[in-house]
Amino acid sequence: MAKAIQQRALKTRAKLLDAAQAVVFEQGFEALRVEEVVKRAGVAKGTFFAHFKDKDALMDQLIGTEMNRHLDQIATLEPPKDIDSLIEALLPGMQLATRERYVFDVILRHSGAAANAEIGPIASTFARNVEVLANWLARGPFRKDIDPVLMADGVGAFQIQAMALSFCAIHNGEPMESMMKRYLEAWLLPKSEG
Amino acid sequence: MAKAIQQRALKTRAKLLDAAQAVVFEQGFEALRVEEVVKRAGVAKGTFFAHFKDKDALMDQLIGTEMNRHLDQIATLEPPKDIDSLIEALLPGMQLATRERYVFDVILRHSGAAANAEIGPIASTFARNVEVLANWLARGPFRKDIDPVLMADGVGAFQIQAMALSFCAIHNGEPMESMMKRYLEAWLLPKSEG
DNA sequence: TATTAAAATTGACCACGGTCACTTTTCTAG
DNA sequence: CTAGAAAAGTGACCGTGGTCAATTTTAATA
Repeated sequence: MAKAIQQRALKTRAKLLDAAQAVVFEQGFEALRVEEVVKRAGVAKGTFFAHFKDKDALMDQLIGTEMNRHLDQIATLEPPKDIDSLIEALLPGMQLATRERYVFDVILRHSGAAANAEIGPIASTFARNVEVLANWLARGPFRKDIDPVLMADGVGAFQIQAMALSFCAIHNGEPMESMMKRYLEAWLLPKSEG
Repeated sequence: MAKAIQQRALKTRAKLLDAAQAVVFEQGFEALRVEEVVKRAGVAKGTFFAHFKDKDALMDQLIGTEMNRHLDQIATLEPPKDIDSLIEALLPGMQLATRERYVFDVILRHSGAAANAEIGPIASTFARNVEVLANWLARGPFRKDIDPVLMADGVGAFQIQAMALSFCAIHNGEPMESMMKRYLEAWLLPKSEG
C-alpha cells in the first residue's frame, strides 16, 4: 500500500483554496466559478472534484472557515451581562453570514448536515455556537427555568429568523438588531407565566 | 394595443403546471427536469421561461400552492387549547415541508422574499401562517406579556429550527414532535421571570 | 377585410457544474 | 533498482438550466 496522502495533493488543495479565496475577494461568492478557480490554480477541472465533492463543499469550506475564525474571537469575550451586549456580540457574525444572499443560502443549506460523514465546517460552527452561547447564558442574568442549551438553541433559531427576514421585502428593512432585541427579550427574559 | 393576456397563454401555463405536477407525482420534486416538463406539455423550452422566471419559480408555485391548500384546512380549526394540540395541528404541515430535503431547501430559500415583486406563494404562506398562529395564540392559555404576532413569529422560528434539525445527523433522528414540545413549552409557557 | 403592433412561442445556442476512462506520478516491497 | 499498485491528475464529454433573435399567432383599429 502506498503512502496514504501525498504532499502533492496537499499543495494542490491549497492552491485551489487560495485561488478560490482570491476570486471571492475580487468578485464575491456568488460570482465564483469552478472553471475560474482551476484556471488560476493551474490544474484540470477533474482535479477540483477530486478534492471537493462539489462546488458547495468548497463554499462550505470557505464560509465555514471564516465563521469559525470569527467564533474564535467571540469565544474569548466575557459573558454578556444583558441583552444589548449579547446582541452586540452576535451581530458581527450575523452580518458576515448575510453579506450576500447567496452566502446565507449556503449557510442555511449546511446548517443541518444531511449525514454524519457530511458534517462540514459550517455545521460544526453551529454546534460550537450553541456551546459558547449556552455557556454565556448560564452565567448571565437570564431566565433560569430552562436548560442553557435549550436557551442557546432558541437564540440560534431567532438568529436565523432575523437573518432571513432581513432579506424579506415584507419587513421593509427593519435592522436585524431591533428584531433580535424584540425576540431575545421575550425569549430570555419572559415577564410572566402562562 | 392587443389584449393584455391571451387565453392561449393561460392554457399553456396550465399545461406546464399539469405536466410538472405529474412528474412530481411520479418521481418527486428532486427529479423534476424542465426538459421533461416542456416535453410533456408539448411546448418549447423557451416557453417555459416565458411563464416562469426560472425553475425555482415553478417550485415556488407547486410547493406554495400545496402549502396554502393545507393552511386553508388548518385555518378552520378551533384554536388549540394547549401545547400538545398546537403541535398536533402544526405537524402535518411540517411533514409536508420536509418530505424531501430538496423541498425544504426550496422553502427556506423562498421564506424570505428578496424583493417586493418576488413575494411568491411560499412567502405569502409564511405570512398567512403567522396570522393564523397569532389568532390562535391570542385566544389560547399562553403567556400574555408579549404581542401574539411576536409569539407567532417565534413559533415559526422554532418550526424552521425543528425541521432543519430533523435532517441533521448530530441530533440523531429526534422526532420534530418532541423538539417542538421542548421549544414551545419554553416559548409559550415560561415558568419564571429573569 | 387588411393592417399592424403587441403577445406568445420557438429552438438553436450558451454557461457551468459534474463525470469518468485514461495517463502520469509517487511510493513501497522484493 | 525495478515492478507494480495506489494516489493524483487530466481533459473531453455530458446533463441541465437559462437566453435570445427570429417567427407565428392574436386581436384592436381603420
